[in-house]
Amino acid sequence: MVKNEETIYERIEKKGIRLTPQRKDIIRILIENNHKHLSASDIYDSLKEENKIMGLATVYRTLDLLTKMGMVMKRDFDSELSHYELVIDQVNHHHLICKNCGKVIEIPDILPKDIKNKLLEEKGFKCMTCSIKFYGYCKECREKMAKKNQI
Amino acid sequence: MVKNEETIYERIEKKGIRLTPQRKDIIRILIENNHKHLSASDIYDSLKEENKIMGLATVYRTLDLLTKMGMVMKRDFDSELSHYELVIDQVNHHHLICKNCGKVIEIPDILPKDIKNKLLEEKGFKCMTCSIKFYGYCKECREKMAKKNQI
DNA sequence: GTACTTGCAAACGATTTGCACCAAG
DNA sequence: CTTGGTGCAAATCGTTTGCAAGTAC
Repeated sequence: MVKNEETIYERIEKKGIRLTPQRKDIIRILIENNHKHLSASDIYDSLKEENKIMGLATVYRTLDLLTKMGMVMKRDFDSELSHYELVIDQVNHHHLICKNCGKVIEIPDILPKDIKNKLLEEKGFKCMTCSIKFYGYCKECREKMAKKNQI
Repeated sequence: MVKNEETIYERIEKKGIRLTPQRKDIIRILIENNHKHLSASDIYDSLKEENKIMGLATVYRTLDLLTKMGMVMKRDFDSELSHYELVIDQVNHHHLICKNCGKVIEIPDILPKDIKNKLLEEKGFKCMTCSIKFYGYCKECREKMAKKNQI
């Protein structure tokens, strides 16, 4: 965790970008919630609970900055707002999205390695990253539904 | 094409939903642009060019209706607005998205069949549909970039 | 005729932006 | 000091909604 923070700080400083307390706080919240998917206002609210009030615009600007630096990934699930997650030291992974309760579950990368090569050979497309979303029903919802005789 | 339209009309009528000229026009545009990904205002503009002015709200309401009926799929690529495509008579497919020019290329489904079964066994997650987005660089952009010595 | 649809304009809500002030380096 | 960052409020823009008028059935 501390390691992560230092890595991120170094990468920011290396680019000559200022390390303000707001940015540190946002990065800390992201690290504390690693493997969750926070929206800008989730982060804003978390900080407000710690009495660290800052402008929502600052949260957006910082997330934007980190995304452009490749340290944060913006995810669009089905909700109206975007969610963000750290990608530092993270292996690529995908998401199961429950169509009933909206829960998002992470799963490890399961894509055969040769697929990317095939894309390059057959389509001339050089794939850098890839995102898979599986839409369906999670265990809990399926059990609830089974009881109610739905689906 | 006509076959498609009839199928869609039948399915709409079967549900007791009214077949208005606006809805027919929107469905026609979707069919004519099968395998493209249109935004609500793309459809609105196409119809305006034919002098078929309708409210943009009607386009959104119709797309919403068709999506809920499972005949249209809403896709969120990286742009700010949503894109829609017909799914009637369509095999599942995925998308290559060029990070440089924004072009979206369709590719056939390439996911091994056993992956869904694994998800069910291991996570209890029943997958209904799945969407894969490959982000990278298309042939044309890579050639342009090679000339400019980028990447 | 009646319930569902439309068009319009207003409302909404997430995100962005302009600008005066402030602080990191 | 100087440049870039913040906070605030206003602007933006895709999408949704309320409502009166219209129309498919």
